[in-house]
Amino acid sequence: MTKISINKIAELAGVSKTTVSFVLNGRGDEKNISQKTQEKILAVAREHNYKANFIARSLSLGKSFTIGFIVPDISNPFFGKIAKQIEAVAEKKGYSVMVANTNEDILKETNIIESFKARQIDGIILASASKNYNQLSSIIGNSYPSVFFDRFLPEMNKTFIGINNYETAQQLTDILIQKGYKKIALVSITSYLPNIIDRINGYKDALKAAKIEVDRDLIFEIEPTNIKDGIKKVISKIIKGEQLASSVLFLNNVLTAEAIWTINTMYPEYKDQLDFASFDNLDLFDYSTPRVISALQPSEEIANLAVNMLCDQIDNNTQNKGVQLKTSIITR
Amino acid sequence: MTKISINKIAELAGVSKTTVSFVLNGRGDEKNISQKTQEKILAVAREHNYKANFIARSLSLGKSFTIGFIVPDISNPFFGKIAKQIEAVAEKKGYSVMVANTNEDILKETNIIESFKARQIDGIILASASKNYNQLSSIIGNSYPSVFFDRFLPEMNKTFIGINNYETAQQLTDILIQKGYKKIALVSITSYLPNIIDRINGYKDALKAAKIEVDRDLIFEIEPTNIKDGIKKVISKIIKGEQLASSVLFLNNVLTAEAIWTINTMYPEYKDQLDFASFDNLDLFDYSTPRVISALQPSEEIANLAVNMLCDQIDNNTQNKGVQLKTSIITR
DNA sequence: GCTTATCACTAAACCGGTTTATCGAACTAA
DNA sequence: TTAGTTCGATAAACCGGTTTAGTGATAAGC
Repeated sequence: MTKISINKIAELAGVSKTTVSFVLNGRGDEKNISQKTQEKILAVAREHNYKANFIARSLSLGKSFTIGFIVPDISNPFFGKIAKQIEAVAEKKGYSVMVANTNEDILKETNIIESFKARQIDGIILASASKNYNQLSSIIGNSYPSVFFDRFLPEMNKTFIGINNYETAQQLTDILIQKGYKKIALVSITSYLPNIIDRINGYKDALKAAKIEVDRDLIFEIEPTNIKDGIKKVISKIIKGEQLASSVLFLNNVLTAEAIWTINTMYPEYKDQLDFASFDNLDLFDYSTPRVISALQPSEEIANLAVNMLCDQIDNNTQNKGVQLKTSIITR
Repeated sequence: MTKISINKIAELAGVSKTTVSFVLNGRGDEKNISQKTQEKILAVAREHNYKANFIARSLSLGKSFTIGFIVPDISNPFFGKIAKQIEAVAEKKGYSVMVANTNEDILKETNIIESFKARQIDGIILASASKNYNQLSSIIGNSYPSVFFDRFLPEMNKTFIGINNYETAQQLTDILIQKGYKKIALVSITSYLPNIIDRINGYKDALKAAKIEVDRDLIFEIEPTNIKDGIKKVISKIIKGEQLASSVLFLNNVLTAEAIWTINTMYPEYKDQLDFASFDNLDLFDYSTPRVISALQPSEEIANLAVNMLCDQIDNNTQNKGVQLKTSIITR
């Protein structure tokens, strides 16, 4: 029952391991190995159900055929859908996918990246929790293939797949304005990241364009590490405030889901007085009250691009710069 | 910028690679390496930011410190939550997690398992799409560490983590009966798997216990590979049938979600006339109409157990048999 | 004074592949 | 006949770690 190696196959077929390696890698003809020998080797390999040891192959080739997928939370369907498609595309290219969750913890993210590099993982696709590119860059290094998505860092000169944050925020805000709302709150995670800033600017500019004054008291920022409590406070402020903001724009789906839950369990009487808009879609938005207008990110496209761009870097050292995809607004 | 290896460190520190290996693995004292030499090696390693090549280590040790997680669909939150927790527990034990989706395709599952074995992945945790244990067993083999969950196969003598299917089905059915329903439909995926059969039996026995005749026309089976169309047909039958079944028990969350969607988009007029019960919880059940009574599986516990039992097998060759966890019913 | 331990360290084999350089034999061309 | 090719195959180095068996020097035991 002991594992069968290329040496054993060579021995059993009465040839050298070099020959076996050539034949099993389909380079038999190219390397002028006779048909008879090739058949012999293939027969022996089949008979013993030989499967090459990928680890040994990786060590020799200096390539692990593995890509890392690092996200704050794989159980968030937004990341789950991307993970699924990434795995599908990667598999077609002969890659496997290693996943890890950062839980928005920068230290954990750092450890994961170092662990992935030590494991000789060929490249990573990540939605980083980091706020500081220099710090992150010192860990990733200049030559390690990496594709960023969802979160963009200032001064980052890495491949990035993003969405039209500014326009989407504008559109979502516009729709709320069209519905007649004058008091539109904004709930964001605390962040100095460009994509969040863009979203905030889109919101502000949409208000300005409609001659609605931007009210600083209606803009809320929540710590990403304690969203539950943050949302509770914000919702209570919005509801109990002197002037109820009866519509709210949330900058990601976690915030929105938590807000819906809070409203339904703590303030059900306000359920029908509110209208929500949100970045990222969730299935539950189809049924929840308050109903949500959401901006769906093209997760399949993100995944396809991410894998292709990463493989480009791995294979050709090509640095593909940024791509900006479009969201689609789902009104309900 | 060329990668730094143990040989380089040895050279730079003026010692042999053996000594370096001992020291960097914390076995310096045990191996009687002088403090001076140890410090020297550590200093050099630190200076060059040396990180051991995990691939080489794996080859040498015959262990990859990687576990495989194979599920039908990682974007299903049920699996997503388990994936998240598995990664968290595995990471603490020094393991990384490779994920793959089968899309309920047995052939794909077979390929994944073989690929994972070739990659020397130390063991797998899987919700198998297979219906035939002999077939699956011939691929996994007798000695490859593996933990099954969610799906159980007849005659399987592998470690399995399941739930109390029979009792849960009984409880869900009972609740519907208590609500006054006499016509309770059952929607299942086609399957001869014990866990599905147990659920069906639980349903039947609950009906019998309440002196309600089991109506074969109210039991529907849907192909797992084409759930969308299947659900459409079933819902139309349930609604248009001579005798409307105004409550339905679904045997997993995919079926339920699809049914809710179908009702809401195609037959919204029936929304309030129906009551659903479902295995597996989903966030959207909190808000959807028809409202759903659901049986939540303890995903963290499943994940914890799965990793621990798998590591048991990897480390000690221990075959832990089956475990049956309890669901918690969420009424709404 | 001789044997035996202990100390500090290392040479070399091994894990299982890939790849380069080379080799003898047969065949071809001049 | 001789030199050059082609054919079929291989020895050996290499990837970067771990581990076994052993080495020389010094200290301890009797």
